Amino acid sequence: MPASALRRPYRREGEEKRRDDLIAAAMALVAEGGTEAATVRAIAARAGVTPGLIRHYFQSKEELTHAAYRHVMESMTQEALRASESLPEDDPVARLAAFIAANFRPPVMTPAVVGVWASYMHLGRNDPVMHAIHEATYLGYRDRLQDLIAALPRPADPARDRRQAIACNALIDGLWIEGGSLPNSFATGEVQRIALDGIGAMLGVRFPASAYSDTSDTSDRKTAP
Amino acid sequence: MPASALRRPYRREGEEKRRDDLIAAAMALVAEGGTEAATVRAIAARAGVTPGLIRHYFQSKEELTHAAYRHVMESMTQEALRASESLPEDDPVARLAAFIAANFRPPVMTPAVVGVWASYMHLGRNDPVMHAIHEATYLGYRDRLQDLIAALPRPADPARDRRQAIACNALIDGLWIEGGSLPNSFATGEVQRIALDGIGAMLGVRFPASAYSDTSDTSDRKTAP
DNA sequence: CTGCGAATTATACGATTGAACAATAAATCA
DNA sequence: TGATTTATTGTTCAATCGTATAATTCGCAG
Repeated sequence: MPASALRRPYRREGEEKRRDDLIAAAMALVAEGGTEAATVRAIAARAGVTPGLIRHYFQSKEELTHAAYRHVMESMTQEALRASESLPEDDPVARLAAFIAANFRPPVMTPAVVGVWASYMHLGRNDPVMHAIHEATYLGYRDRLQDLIAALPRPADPARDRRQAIACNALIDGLWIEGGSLPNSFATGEVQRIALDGIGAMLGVRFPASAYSDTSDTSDRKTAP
Repeated sequence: MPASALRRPYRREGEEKRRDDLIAAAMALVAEGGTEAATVRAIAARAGVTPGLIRHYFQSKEELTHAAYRHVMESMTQEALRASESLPEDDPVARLAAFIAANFRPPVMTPAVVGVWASYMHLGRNDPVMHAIHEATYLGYRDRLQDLIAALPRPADPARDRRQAIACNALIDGLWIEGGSLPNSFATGEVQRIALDGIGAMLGVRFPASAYSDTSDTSDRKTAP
């Protein structure tokens, strides 16, 4: 046969960019159609490459999945942390409020992100690596929350702080899941208000009114090129 | 060829029993290995039949999945409701406490049940029927919880009750998820205690000590044959 | 400008999936 | 008992999955 003659032209890219592109493509597909939509072929098409390339950068599809899951979970914790650290260190109540509120607006609470979380979570039941990532990111988030709680102006009591951190974390998780998966069942800002009221009651703290109206979204920040 | 000669012997069963068996088999497989383990062939093998029979009772595998999901969700609400209704109607605090506590012991809070929930939940993102089941069972559970909250001895305030029901439901969900998926991260009874303390603080109610020690498990109740 | 290594494409393979369908045996009823 | 219904089996099919691998082409060193 006279040979196919046509072969898709391509550009060589740095390893880091290709890995990031593939992770982003996998996340986008999972957000849209769940884990079963993130096939090797679909990921490659979304990233603008051919399926074979995935195995050039990841030993298996499983490895790419692990990288994507880790990325999703860590970026949520970092987003909340960044919000809290934007406030003065000598106002622990405001810092805690900012940390909480950040979980209930984009880019953290969106149907897409909640969908990705739910899709990946069920993989943790059989895949030990996924389970370890879940455990590490969960405990990491909770430890940050416990630090903020421990910084409140009141007598120290580590055991109480631990229990309260678990409770606050659970309340945030539950509200985040339902607010993200049933967005039409709640008014704008309602979930955020319920979270602040509930945590305020559990901790015996009254958050300032400014914490309730904060709807700033930092998701369009550009990172240095 | 001289014909296979051997054909597996079988018994005819009632439609109801066969449907229940297939649903139970699907749930067991999902609990063990996630949705991807619940293939038509595996479900049939677990139920003791051959794959073709599934399509005799369910128009598609999807229909069987819907039935199984609905069953899991509704049975959890009913288990909590049964616990609350076992107490006198004139003690709304105790009834609420029993409802809450029931969520944090078997048969509701087990790694298997949480795994089934997580596995099925991610299907709701693309499947409208699964989403509708999620929404209906979530709102149904929350309404029961709101009824118990509204029955507390205090001035009526439906808007407040709604917000508190959402918060309490979220706290229960979050604790149930983490307690079921990371059982080794919590001491026995710790999650239940944290839930009662947290909800008590949010509602301004003090639950009796008896609510904390209740670890009765009604899962081995036999239903009438 | 030329050759070489590596990034990328293209194709193929074996396994598994949900579904479809004809064959058969168990139960029912006359 | 004998005929009939239908619950159940066994097999096949097309589609799709992750993976493997050979064939190419890009980009850089000399």
